[in-house]
Amino acid sequence: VARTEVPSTRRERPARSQDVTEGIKQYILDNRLRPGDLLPTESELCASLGISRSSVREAIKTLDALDIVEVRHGHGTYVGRLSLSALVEGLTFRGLLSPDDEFAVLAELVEVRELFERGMADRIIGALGADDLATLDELIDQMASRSDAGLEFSAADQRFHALLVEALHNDLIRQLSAACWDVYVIVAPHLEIVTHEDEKETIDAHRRIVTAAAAGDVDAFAAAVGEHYAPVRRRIAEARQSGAHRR
Amino acid sequence: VARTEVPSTRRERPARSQDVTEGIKQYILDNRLRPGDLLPTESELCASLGISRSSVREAIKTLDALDIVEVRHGHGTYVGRLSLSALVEGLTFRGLLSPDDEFAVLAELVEVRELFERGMADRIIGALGADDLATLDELIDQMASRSDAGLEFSAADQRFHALLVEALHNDLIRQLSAACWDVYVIVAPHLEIVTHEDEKETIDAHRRIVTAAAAGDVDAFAAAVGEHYAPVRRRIAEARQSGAHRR
DNA sequence: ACTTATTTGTTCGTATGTATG
DNA sequence: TCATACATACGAACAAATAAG
Repeated sequence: VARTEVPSTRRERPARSQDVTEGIKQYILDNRLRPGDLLPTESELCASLGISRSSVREAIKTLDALDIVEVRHGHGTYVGRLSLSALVEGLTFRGLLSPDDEFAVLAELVEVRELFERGMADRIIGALGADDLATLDELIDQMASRSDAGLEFSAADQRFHALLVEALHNDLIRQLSAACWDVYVIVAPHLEIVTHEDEKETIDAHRRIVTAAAAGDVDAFAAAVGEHYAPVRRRIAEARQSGAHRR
Repeated sequence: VARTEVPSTRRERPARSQDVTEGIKQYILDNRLRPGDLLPTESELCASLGISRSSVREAIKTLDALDIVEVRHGHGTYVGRLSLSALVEGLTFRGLLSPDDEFAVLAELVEVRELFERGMADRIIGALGADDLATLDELIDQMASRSDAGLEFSAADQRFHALLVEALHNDLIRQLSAACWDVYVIVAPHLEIVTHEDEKETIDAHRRIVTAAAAGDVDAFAAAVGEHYAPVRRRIAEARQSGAHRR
């Protein structure tokens, strides 16, 4: 006996899970929606796509993980900011899980950040204005004073490097660099890596970076960036040697 | 009247959606699972986390999007490969959506790939062995013969650059570079960007790259890489100028 | 302060599709 | 062919958050 043959509207397929996420993405594209714009309600999407609410919700969960949509409870679903939050989550988990050598992940993160600044030395120098240099100097002063007071200065440090990378006007590099920083900050503590001991060396390197930038000396800039990351690389290498961490 | 105060087992919280994904991630970490390892069934996770099936499924969908888990229908849920597939999906969508200037996204992708090779010239040259150089030469020959036959050679091109980046032994850079390539291949056709016209120029640049690498000439290598990406940058700039695309 | 409507969050029950043996 | 285990999908109901009157 032919069982439950749908009479008229012959649907090709019951709309697989992937098709649903694709459908929602297509809706956003077709309607030229922008980050922050409101999407139809879940019920409307059910009707529109011809599937159950559970399936719609699962698809939304997928898109939410990619920051393609953003859900606000009791409010609605919006187009997401399209950030690299998924990259941060993925890399963070990889860092926490990493089988053989957790420190390799950290070393790679640092290497990428260094590359963004060292490999783009000429472009960064060319793009930095007098006001930028002044801001960078201020940030270094903040670091120095906080260091003297025995405080951390990671916030100013982060701002410093963000400013360098922002000068490139490459949003992808900016976000990738920020993501590497974010992941490092989350993973490093788990491996008992401490970096605020070579504070003086770090701050001096920052000063040399700004000096080289002000002088327009590309090679000196690149060298200073390399020296800046040296202590971090050293700590990671030391920790990798000594081994024992396993929380 | 106090309504529905749970009597005895005072649960701190009813386990929010985010806590569920966190719980599953924690399970993987606690049990030292590796990519490919089998996770408990959905039912078991329900019982273990004290929540319903739907919630577990939504959490799994989130983790699946990040490639932290991988679901095989009728088979089970496994620890994922922790690839950067989420980055590819996110960037691709960003490229397709990009509000003002879709070409800016492409230009940024290319800039990152170029940076990986140009900014790491010394490291790449130092790491390339004689066998690597031979393989690179073979790939160029493939490109040339396919070009003469009027065929595309993107596959050999991709292998060529993958080989360069692999020499760095930095898995993060390798995957980021591959991700940029993947996104470009998906997004570029939508914007009617064609790059297989300056084929001769491209292939010549590849030869100069290998020659410089064989000679150990860092500057020449970096210059050749720059020249290699020049036609791509030019096409994107042209398309950006002329504007009209909007499919 | 209270109510109501809207929308997402969560749960349960049931049926279906898929792979293994 | 049958049975089992698992993921997939659906629908209805209720809970919780938010906004507006």
